[in-house]
Amino acid sequence: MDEIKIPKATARRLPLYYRYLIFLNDEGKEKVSSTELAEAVQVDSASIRRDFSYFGALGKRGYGYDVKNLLNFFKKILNQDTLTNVALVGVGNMGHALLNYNFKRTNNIRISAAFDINPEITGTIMSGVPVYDMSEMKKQLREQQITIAILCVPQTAAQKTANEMFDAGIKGIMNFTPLRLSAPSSVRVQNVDLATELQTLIYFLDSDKDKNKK
Amino acid sequence: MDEIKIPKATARRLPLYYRYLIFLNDEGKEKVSSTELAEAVQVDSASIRRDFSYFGALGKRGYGYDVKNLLNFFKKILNQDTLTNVALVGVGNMGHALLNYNFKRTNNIRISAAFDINPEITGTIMSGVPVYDMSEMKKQLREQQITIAILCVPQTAAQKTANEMFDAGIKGIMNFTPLRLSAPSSVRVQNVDLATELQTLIYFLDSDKDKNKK
DNA sequence: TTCTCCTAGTGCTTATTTTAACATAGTGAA
DNA sequence: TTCACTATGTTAAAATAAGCACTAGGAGAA
Repeated sequence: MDEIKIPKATARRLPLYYRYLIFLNDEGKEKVSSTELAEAVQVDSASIRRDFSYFGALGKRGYGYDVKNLLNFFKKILNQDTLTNVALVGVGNMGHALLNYNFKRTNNIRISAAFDINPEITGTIMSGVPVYDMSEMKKQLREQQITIAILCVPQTAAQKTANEMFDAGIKGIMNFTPLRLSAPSSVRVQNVDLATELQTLIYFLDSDKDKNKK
Repeated sequence: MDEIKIPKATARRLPLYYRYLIFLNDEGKEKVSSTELAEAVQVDSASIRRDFSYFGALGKRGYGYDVKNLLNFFKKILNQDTLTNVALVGVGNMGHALLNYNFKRTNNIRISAAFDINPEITGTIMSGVPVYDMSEMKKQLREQQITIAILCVPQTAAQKTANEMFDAGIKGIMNFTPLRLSAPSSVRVQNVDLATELQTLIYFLDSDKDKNKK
């Protein structure tokens, strides 16, 4: 294995770079400097150069980075050359919003199956995505070989549902429930905790305010 | 100013602790140890003790932390003793989902005004929240003294809308658009970038896979 | 072709965060 | 009251991340 280990912080920024490169390419821009990128994605230019350097010498000194080259490079790195199918588990308010969220546009991701227990929507197609009853989840996930899922069920059902998902071979979960799932070590869980983030924002604002008061 | 500076990483975990303390309190638990907490919120127990220690000695050696005490303490720290009103700007799919997202349940946060340009919904009340036309935003935000907003407009309108918000006195934005807003330094922007997070998850999964292959 | 300028790549420094380890103080039982 | 335990608070160390500042090397003009 000759791959260099990419720091987590870097990995988290890659999609950001990728998205902006798509934009630049669409605009017809041919080259871009780390400084320009820095401004757009709001990451220090040195950090950007460092991030890129983990993958080798991608740019040209005195010139910058070739947009098309870089774009294609990251496309491969980020597995954007193949469509990734993900499942949506729980089609409530948030789930519904995500069904309409166009992941495919800039990211090559598609929600290809949804699951819920509500008989009013199971069996239907919502926003182009078939909604199955939860009882079919394991079967469908396996058949469609889906390994990534977005979890949007109520907190009370979260762990139980997650367990079924692990059983069905799910390897990555984007968890919208406030519960910290217990999961096998082979499974990655990415928590999206909106209430917490809003709370944190409020906390920072209040501490900013205190600072000014003193 | 005798306050100690709280590290950002700590601040981001506070709402997590708070939420779990509410749960423990509801369960009737009287004490909790850092180890127990660690398991529930999936943060190393030493980190938890360290986090707490920034606020002084909150626990008792050989005993743990008193749930009620700790809960009340964090309630104040996190400004949970007063209701925080926030605005929702852009009532599309995501905005609509957030209107129904119960921030108030565990966090003392309420969306008290929403704004959109769609004449079909402006002037109505959705999920208990009045929806105003965008042209009234500045006026309403000022009158209602709202300083925090959730931005859910299309990317193309994001910066322009944000500028109006700054103008209206907004100090914190939870930004659901993929655009990195340029904002005055006095304003905090918290980016919630779902496509990026999903992308990152996929990247990590693929690199996990590579690891096993070798 | 030459020379100036620009910007990538990188060694090193600093800041931040996490983790380990332990002395200590207080608990709770006898 | 004593004593064994338990879990905090904290010191020190390690790991991770960010950023400065310089070198080198190609770009592009003259």
